[in-house]
Amino acid sequence: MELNAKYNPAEVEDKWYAYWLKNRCFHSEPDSREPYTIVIPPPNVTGILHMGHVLNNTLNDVLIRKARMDGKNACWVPGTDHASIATESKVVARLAAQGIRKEDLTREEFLKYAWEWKEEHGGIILQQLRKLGASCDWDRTKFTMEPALSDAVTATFVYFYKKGLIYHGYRMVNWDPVAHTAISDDEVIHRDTKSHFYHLRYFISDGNGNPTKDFLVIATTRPETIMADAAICVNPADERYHHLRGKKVLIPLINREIPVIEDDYVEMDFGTGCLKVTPAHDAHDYEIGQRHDLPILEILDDDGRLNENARILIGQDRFEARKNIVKMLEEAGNLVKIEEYISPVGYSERTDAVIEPKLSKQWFLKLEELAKSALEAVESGNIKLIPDKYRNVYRHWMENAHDWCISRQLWWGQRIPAWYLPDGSVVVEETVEKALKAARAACPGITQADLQQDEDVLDTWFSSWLWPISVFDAARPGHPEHKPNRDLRYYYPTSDLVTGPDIIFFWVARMVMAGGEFMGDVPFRNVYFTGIVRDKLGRKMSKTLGNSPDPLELIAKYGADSVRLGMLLCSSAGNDILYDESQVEQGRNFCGKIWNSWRLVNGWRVDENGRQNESSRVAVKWFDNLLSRTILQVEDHYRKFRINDALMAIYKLFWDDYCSWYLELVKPAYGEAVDGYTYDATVGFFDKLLKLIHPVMPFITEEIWHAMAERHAGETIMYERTPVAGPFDEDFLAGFDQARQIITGVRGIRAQKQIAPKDALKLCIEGAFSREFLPIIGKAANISAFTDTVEGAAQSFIVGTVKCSVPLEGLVDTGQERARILADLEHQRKFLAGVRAKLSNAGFVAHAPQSVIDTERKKEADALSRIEALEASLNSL
RNA sequence: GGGAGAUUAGCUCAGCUGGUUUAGAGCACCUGCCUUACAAGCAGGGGGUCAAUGGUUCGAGUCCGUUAUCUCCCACCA
Repeated sequence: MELNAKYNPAEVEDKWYAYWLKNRCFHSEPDSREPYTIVIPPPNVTGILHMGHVLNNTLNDVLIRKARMDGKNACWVPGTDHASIATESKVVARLAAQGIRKEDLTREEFLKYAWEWKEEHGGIILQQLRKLGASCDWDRTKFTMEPALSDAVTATFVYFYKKGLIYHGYRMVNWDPVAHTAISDDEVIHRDTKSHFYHLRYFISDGNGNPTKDFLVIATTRPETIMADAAICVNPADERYHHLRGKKVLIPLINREIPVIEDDYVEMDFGTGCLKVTPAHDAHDYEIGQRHDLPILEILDDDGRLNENARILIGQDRFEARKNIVKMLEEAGNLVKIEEYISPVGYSERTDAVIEPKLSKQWFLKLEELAKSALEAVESGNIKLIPDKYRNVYRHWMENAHDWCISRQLWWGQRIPAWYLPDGSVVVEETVEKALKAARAACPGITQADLQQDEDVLDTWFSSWLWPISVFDAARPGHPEHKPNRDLRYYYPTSDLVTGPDIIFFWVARMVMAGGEFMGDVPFRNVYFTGIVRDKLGRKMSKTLGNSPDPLELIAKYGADSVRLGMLLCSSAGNDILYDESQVEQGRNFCGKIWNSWRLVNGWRVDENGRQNESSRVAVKWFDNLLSRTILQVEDHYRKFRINDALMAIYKLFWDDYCSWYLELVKPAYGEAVDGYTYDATVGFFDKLLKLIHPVMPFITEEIWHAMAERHAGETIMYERTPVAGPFDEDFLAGFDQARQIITGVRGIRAQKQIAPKDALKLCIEGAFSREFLPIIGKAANISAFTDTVEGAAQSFIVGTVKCSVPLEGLVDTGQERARILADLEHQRKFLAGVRAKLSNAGFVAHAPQSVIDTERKKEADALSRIEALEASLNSL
């Protein structure tokens, strides 16, 4: 773009993304280089980009671009997840809007609509990722429900079934009455919810189904389920109720007789000590029912409405029925009192419906064995979790992993490969043909028409847990005997996984299990957990609150580079991100700064034969040293996944050090030219800075990098190498810092006290400890009237005669200085004593790692030389 | 109910094996500047008894105990 004063991201971003695509810059094939691999946490196929995606994918992209510039064969595999519940409910809603009910469709018809929806909306999010600059290898785009990956899921099911880890059984499951499906324990979110504790009076039966005057009181939060009661249960030790042993009570309103039973489960001091047992609609009650052989009566249908078994309030929704039955109970004289009560209620993660415990036949995968090896992978350090604190969370879950309910009463997903025979037995095979063959072995003469496939599909996570394997070689999952193809051999295990901690169990842990089972190796080496993006007030971003900005609008307004930088600025690993637009503004400002610094350097007139002045020489030397030191720091930050620290180090290097100090020091005076040597150094620094910041800001760096020199077709900064650190002189840098402090101090004095420039200069000279920095001080302190004479002043200073009208004496308060030095000296001596005590401690020397001991030795040496120096300056005072 | 983590400037957070930074950064704030790259900027400045309390140590923001507050995870007391 033109060298206008304002940088316009819109002008360059689409251009460069198209350029990268055209030149297949993101594509990777196995070769002799070391691979660096990331598989994308696949977003829902029907999803649209939100701030969480921006954070996650920005981090992924920074890592992959960094690895690419480090010379690795970087491969980022993109794709989408079919998200069975989420997608199916969207399709159902869309059909409903057209007046079509799912129940009126056949499975095939419904799936046709679903696939249409997928073709229309699927992949929108992938297009949006391009706007963000994501450098995914789009040739490798995968979808969890594409044929090969679906086959992998089916094969996996068969594999675990035959291994005896999958079973089919009646269990109390979490029923989502809105989505009409069972969901796993992990998909239930418990929230404390305000409800009521209803105390109800149950009259004792006289034995013939008639109430006596005697009664007991139970407390319940769910009065609408009393019709399904199978017993009243008390603790056997509860003497208050011993007189009721063997008695029966009558369920209010319907007068059905139920026994009073005793079980240790009941807490005597909770509620009234009487528990109504409703085996069909409560998981605990179910267990009690099993122990006491109680009948199970279901009174709720799949929608959560009361059915004929309830005898009253038939057809009413459970919450409506609750209101109504309370009224009826009150009128009938069964309601004793109502208490306000807060209890944890389970909600569906997807539909937010209140979960209904429901007894049904589902498929389960035993996790105990798998969890053990997955735990080992993390405990042994084969997988590192960042931050480390998630190890505890992970361990806790792995040690308490319940069997995983993997069937879902949905149509959108991989259908369970189980076929029922007329006699009720089941065969599990990858295809109907194989199933038929297997069935015939048992009952010859059976035909395909006799086989009835299970209606359910598999949990989405049952496909995503294969993702790091199946994106490379879908034939492997379920078939450990299958020889892995070239991609899988080369790219697996992947390098890093970046994801949110909310899916550590859903996804991360299960990928580790699948990896161990089918690959005998971990699926990734490092897992970096991002925080959750919240708004400025700490609230979760949500559609209903309307506090979630549209990332695409942000990108349109500020540019992708700014959005990326803004996001990273506020994201330390594992901490929640408080997003605020001002951070993106900061990103935009930084873009402007980079752009303008390029305009400055680009606009200089160069005199190739010009003599380099002293301040430029020192400035170049300084920045060269500083650059090397910073590169090392940045590398260290990247190694520790401290991405925002790495970014901040580069940001400060670029803005504070390069722009505010370096460029000001070497900037030629108005109308003058810069000497060739300084110019080359300046442009060289700029080039390295661009490369350092490229992983975070891909677009502006590509634009400027192309403007800096003639580039070949297809050439890109993406494939340039990360700048490497050269040697640097720590003392020199420290000296410069001190000089810089002096300058800042002088500026402060001048700003506040308005002292004469020459006096300011004198202060500079007084403070300067090394003649090398005098020219720098003269220039940077902006004492323009004296700039020309600085070198002369420096000379004079060196020989001890300073050409200043004010005598130097009196500028330093010797008494104060002496006190300061003495205090410092005492401190140093104590410090030294401490260090020596540590070093002479036999236990410390024997057990401390060598690096720690070395550090202590260095401390000792430093303290010694420091003491020496202090003593010397004390003597000279 | 169990577990984990947090508490440092107005806000968000660093502070990695106890010391050397006189506790730092970014943003925000205040003052002065439209100075010939940049007002989306420049220069300067103020602001913290490191939650409270006890202990270990020559030395504690850092380690240990207690208290308070908060966050997250797990958990079906009806």
